[in-house]
Amino acid sequence: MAESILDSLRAGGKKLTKPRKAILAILEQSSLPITVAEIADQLKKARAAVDLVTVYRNVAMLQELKLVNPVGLHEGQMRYEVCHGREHHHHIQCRGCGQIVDLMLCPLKKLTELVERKTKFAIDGHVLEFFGWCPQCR
Amino acid sequence: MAESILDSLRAGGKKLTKPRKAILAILEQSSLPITVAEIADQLKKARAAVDLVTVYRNVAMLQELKLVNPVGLHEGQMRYEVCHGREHHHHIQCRGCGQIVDLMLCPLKKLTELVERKTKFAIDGHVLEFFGWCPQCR
DNA sequence: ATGATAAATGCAACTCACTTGCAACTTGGA
DNA sequence: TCCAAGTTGCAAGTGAGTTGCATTTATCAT
Ligand SMILES: [Mn+2]
Ligand SMILES: [Mn+2]
Ligand SMILES: [Zn+2]
Ligand SMILES: [Zn+2]
Repeated sequence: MAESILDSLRAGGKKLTKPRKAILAILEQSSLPITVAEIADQLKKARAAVDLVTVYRNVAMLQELKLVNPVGLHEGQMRYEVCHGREHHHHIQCRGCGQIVDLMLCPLKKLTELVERKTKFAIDGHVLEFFGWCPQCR
Repeated sequence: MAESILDSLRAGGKKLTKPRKAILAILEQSSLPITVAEIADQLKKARAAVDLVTVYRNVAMLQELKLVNPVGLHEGQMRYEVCHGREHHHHIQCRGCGQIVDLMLCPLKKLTELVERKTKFAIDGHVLEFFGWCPQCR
């Protein structure tokens, strides 16, 4: 069976503080990538307000442990989503309303090998995001 | 024959000022995407110093006219490259030295159609960038 | 050529995402 | 229970990018 996020944190010598658990809970509940500011807002609504800088430090740490992934959608701020225990996938975002939809697919396995052969790079990541207009904003 | 960038600017009612022409010259000479700061640096070296804000305003305008494309490589700042008259393509960047290499390919035509069918979005753009380690940094 | 007008520029001040320094406060293990 | 390491919050800092505004410049009609 798979190691849980809390197990990974313990394995990484991290402490399970109250703010940290609250941040993690929000990330795990979110099915789409969210911003640091949105995490802080949700914490405030849940009367568990945590300083913004603590959210920043926690998502940075979670990235280092490869438990969350950054998703850059050219909005000025980054979004983050849990990757631990979830399928690798991509997103599409509406240029009108900003809506984000998960695309549970990745066509890049074969292409990655081709690019490695061509460039001699050792590829360890890629970003693939689509942009367009959703049915409502069309 | 294709319309030149200067033609597009005139068609867009833009003036051909000295700073603007200098910025355009640097963008057109650059085969890889460059940052606003790098453009300003090159201008300074060429003794044609132009205010940073003027460079920002010009790349924004060139984006609106679809003459340059933004390339977001998660470095904190955006890069821009001329797209007018050039093939659509993607990039790979080394996580060690930051080196960027053009990948003159795009595997996304068919996938775009599939995603449009699945999501009902009208897709008008995508980003695809690879990250990894170049032979020297391996 | 000249002058009118609209656009573009440069400077300074500003915003916003994100980072850093540091003292005070948890956490988890001895 | 005590302690050291890790974490937190606050305040201040950084750096990319934006905005307001007075001045300058390009273009075009005369
Ligand atoms: Mn997702
Ligand atoms: Mn390129
Ligand atoms: Zn929409
Ligand atoms: Zn390298």
